[in-house]
Amino acid sequence: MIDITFPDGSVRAFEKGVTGYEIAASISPRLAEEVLAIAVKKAGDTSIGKGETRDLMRPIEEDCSIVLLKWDDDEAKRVFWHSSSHLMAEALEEMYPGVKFGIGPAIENGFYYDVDLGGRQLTDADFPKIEKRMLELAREKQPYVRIDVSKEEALKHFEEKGDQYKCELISELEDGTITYYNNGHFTDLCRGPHLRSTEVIKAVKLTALAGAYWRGDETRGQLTRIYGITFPKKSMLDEYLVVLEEAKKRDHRKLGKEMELFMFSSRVGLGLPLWLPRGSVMRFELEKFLRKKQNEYGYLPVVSPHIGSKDLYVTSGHYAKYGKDSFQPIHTPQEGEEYMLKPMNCPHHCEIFRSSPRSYKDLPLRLAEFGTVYRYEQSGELHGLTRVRSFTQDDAHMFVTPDQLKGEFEKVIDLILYVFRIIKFDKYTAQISLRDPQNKTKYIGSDENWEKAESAIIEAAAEKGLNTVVEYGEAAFYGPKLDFMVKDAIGRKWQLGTIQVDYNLPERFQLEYTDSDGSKKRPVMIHRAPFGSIERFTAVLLEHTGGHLPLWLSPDQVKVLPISEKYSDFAKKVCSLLNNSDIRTSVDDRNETLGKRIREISLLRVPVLAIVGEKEVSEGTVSVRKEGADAGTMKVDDFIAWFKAQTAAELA
RNA sequence: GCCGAAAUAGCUCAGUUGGCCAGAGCACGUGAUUUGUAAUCUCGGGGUCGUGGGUUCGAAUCCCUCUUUCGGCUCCA
Repeated sequence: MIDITFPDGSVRAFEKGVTGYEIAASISPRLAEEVLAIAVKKAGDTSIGKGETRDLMRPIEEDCSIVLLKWDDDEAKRVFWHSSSHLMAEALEEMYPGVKFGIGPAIENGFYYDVDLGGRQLTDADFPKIEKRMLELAREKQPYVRIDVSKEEALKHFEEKGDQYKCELISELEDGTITYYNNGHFTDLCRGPHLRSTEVIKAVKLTALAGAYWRGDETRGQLTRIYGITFPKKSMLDEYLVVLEEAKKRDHRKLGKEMELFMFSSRVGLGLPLWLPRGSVMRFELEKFLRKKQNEYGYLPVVSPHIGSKDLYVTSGHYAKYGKDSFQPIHTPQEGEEYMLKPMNCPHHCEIFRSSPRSYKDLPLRLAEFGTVYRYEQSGELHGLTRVRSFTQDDAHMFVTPDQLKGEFEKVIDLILYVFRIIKFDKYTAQISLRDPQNKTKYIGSDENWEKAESAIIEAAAEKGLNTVVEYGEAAFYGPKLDFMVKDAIGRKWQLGTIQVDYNLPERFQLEYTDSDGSKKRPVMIHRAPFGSIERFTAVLLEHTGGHLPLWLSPDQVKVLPISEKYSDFAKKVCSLLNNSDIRTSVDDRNETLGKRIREISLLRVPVLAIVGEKEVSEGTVSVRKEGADAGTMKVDDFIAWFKAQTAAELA
């Protein structure tokens, strides 16, 4: 017998070799039906988390604590979707004989499988028949069976099958750790875990078709990636599709058009956004907001040109790293003279640092600039305002003594958290982006400096109590970063705020300050941008708010609506009073019904409407409507005070 | 850049298997109406169907080129 500890702390004895499924069945038949996988943690294991996720049918041989995982557990969803990818593979192998398989993992929403169809072309018109076949196979209640195999045997099997992708994967595995999973006629190299049987898969939707490089390597061939999602209930699929539709309505590209914030023109050029008047107002408010806070933190404003001599970027090392993939140098009538569009602001700020002798008393020196930069992103990478070729960084560079590094870094964390709090970005991930230890050649600078920089970031993040994840290989080429990642409407992750520690540029630009003992020292640099870029920040902000921006950011804050032309003069008077109080206000006295004007203005996401008719004119009041709800009737002065209080509360 | 899909009026979209002057709603202009909290009515203008080529008696519709957009991959200083 073995002791099984349940999540509530209770302990029950079971036969050695009992399965998760049997344990669930011993509790209730309904539970047995709903449970999808089991998390097992050996007795004495004190690690955090639920433990190792395993197949429900895999015998348990020793004392342990368990969690029965149901659909609501993320681990169970992963198992469900991973098993679904095997189900899809089974259908594909049957329908397209000779198909070869790459990898087929679960992802955040569903799964995919990378397949080599050997020259055959699949289109989304083929999806319904694949979905149909998957459901038929699911209804056969095929068990997922785990089998241990030797490396030799596995290699032989897939060589005979002619699947070079699986052979490559197997060759990298250690003998004795290799397992197959079978479902129906399909056998896959897989470490699992999987569902008990295909029968729980009740709804299937293939969602997309894409090319994907084998093992993510651009130099290798491309496989066809088929994306799908499955559910244990048909109604859940329907709900998912509705949620997805709703999310698409919050797409910033759509909102940007509807709210008249920004546009693109193929005649202006790819990835070059044009900010419309309303968008520009919003953008300037964002800048104003950050400038004010940065003043409090002791930042000094600077401005640098949009082009810089090629030598500048050769010195910084950016030219060697990105020169070929950038907008190419601009030539002048002067032979040999070359300029580049500014792809980043740091080299300019380094030159400003160098402009005069610096003392340790001058540090930290914080140079801030809303600097517009130009990067030649690959055409397929461009995406609305989140990935563009011309964007404005809310950039600043701090030049600090080594002793000041951690403290200054922490201040930047404070600033970024302040920005995120005001904007109400509460679901961010703080990501520590480090060097790829396997491939150090991608980076410049000494190991010693890298280690110093990396530990400074890790320590500062820990001291600020940030909940962080570490990603290797995500560092910039000159230094590690702390990145603040936020998701868009459909769950894509974008880097917004970033803080980077850099020992390299000070070296390359030979930056120096005089220390208290009179010796020359090299400062350390911090690069940072709380928004990341104004463009991307705006995009994510729009998707988070569905366009319902806070009052202080709304391009039009108040629209005054006279009920009929008779009250236009009063409306104009109210409007000018509001404008005199710095409330962005205009009048809509078009010859349209009140209802129609309210509708149109609401669609533009104007947050506050002030409606005036006979009663208001005689009493000197306005009838206020905020975000579609009645906010009462107030004297004009009271309304101004009310409005100011609202915006002050948003910024507190 | 690569894989796949798409492109019809300013916007959102119809347009069956290729067949008379290519349609709707909104927007825009006009006239009426003077409106009390999310769409008042009238009339009107507007598209050589992304581009260039091809097949055909005939192309928005079929084929190819290019451009742009969308979903991924790769990349992201």
